[in-house]
Amino acid sequence: MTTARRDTYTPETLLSVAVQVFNERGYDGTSMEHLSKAAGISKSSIYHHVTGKEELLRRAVSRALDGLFGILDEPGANRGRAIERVEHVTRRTVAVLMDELPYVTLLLRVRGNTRTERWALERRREFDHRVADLLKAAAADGDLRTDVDIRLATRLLFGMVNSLVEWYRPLPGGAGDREQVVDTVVRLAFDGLRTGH
Amino acid sequence: MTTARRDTYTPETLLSVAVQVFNERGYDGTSMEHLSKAAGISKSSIYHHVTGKEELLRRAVSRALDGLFGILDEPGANRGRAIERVEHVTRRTVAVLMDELPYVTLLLRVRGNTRTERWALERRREFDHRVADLLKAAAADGDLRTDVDIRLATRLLFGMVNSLVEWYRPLPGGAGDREQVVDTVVRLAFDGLRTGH
DNA sequence: GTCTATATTACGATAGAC
DNA sequence: GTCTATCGTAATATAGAC
Repeated sequence: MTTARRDTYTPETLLSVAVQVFNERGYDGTSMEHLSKAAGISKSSIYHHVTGKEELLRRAVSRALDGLFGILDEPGANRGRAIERVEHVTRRTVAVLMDELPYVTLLLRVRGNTRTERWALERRREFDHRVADLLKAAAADGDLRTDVDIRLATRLLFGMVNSLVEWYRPLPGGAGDREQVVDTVVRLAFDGLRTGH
Repeated sequence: MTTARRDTYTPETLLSVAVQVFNERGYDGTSMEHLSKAAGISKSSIYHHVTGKEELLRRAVSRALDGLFGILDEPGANRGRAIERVEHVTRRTVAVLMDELPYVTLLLRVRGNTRTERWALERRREFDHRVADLLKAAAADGDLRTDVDIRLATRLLFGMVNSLVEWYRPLPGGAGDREQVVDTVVRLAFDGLRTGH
C-alpha cells in the first residue's frame, strides 16, 4: 500500500517536517526559507503542496485536536463512576500527547494572531470545559477532596499533563517508557508526591 | 520620590508595555510597529530608550530569573528537612510567578532563536536542576513516595506550577486569591486530588 | 514536482529635524 | 524625548521555465 521510500513530498510528509521546525523555532519565528532548507526543496515547491504557512499550521493543530476530542468519545470517558472517567481521560490525554507529540506541542503553543490560531484556541477551550465538567461530576460524587476549588484543580491537573510537551522525548528504540509516564502522572495527580498512602 | 504621573517613558515603564504585547502576540510575532502603537510613541522613539527589541526581552527575562533564583537564597530553601525546603520553594515559586506574572510568562515561552533566548534557557535549566537536587534529597530522606522516578516527578511538579502563567490573572481589586492558589498547588502536589487523606 | 527569478510587502534600525 | 522619512534586509507569495 504505502511505498517503502518516497523521494517526493505529499502534504502529509511535508507537514511532519514543518511541524518539527515550527516547534524548534516557534511558528512566527519560522520562515518559508527555514522550511525549504529543512525539507530540502525550494520555497516555491512548498507552495505546490500547500497554499501557505498557515495551512501547515491548520493541518497540524487539527490533527492534535482530533486526537484529544477522540478521547471524549471513548467508552471509558462515558461510562462508570465520574472519578474513573476522569482517570481514563487523564491517562489517555497523556498517551495522545506522547503519540502525537509534535502536533500537540504546536497546538499548546498557539497564541491567537491569525484566524486559524484563534480557532485552535477556541477548540482547546472547548476540550478543557468538557474535562472540567467531568471533574465537577466527580466532586459531586464526593470522590474529590473538598478543600480545593474544582476549576482550579482542573487547570493544575491539565497544566501538569500538558507540561509533558516541554520535556518528554520518545526513547530512540521506541521502548516502553510511555506506561511509566502515564502511571506517574496518574499517581501524582490523584495521590500526591508525599509518602504514606 | 516617584512622581505621581509620568508622561514620558523610561526603559522601565516601556518594558512593562512591551512585555504585555510580547505575551499577547508572542515575541517573534511582535513588531516594533506593534510596540510603538501600544506605547503610543513612534518606532524611533523606542530606540531612544533601548537599543532594540532584544534588549527588552533581555530585561524582561532577567527580572523573571532574578525572582526565581532569589528563592533559592531564602532561609527556608536552605535549612530544615529537605521535604520542607521543597515545599518552601514550591510555595515561593508560585508566589513569584503570580507577582512577576508577565515577566515569568515571557521567560517560560522563550524558544532559543537568539543569543539572549539561549542564555535564558540555560539559566532556567540551572534553576530546574537546583530544584531537582532538592527533591532528590527529600527522596533520600524517605519523605517522597518510592514508586515514581524523582526526575520525572520534579518535571511534573514544576510543569504544574509553571502552567499558572497560562491561566492565572490577578483579581482586579488585588484581592487575596494568591494564598488560595498557593495552598491548592501545595495540597495537590503533595497529597493529590483524591479524597481520603 | 521542482526550479530560478522576482514582485510586493513588512520588518528592524538609523538619520536628522525640532 | 519625540517626530517624519528612509535605508537595507528579509518576509510571503507568485510567474513561468523545465
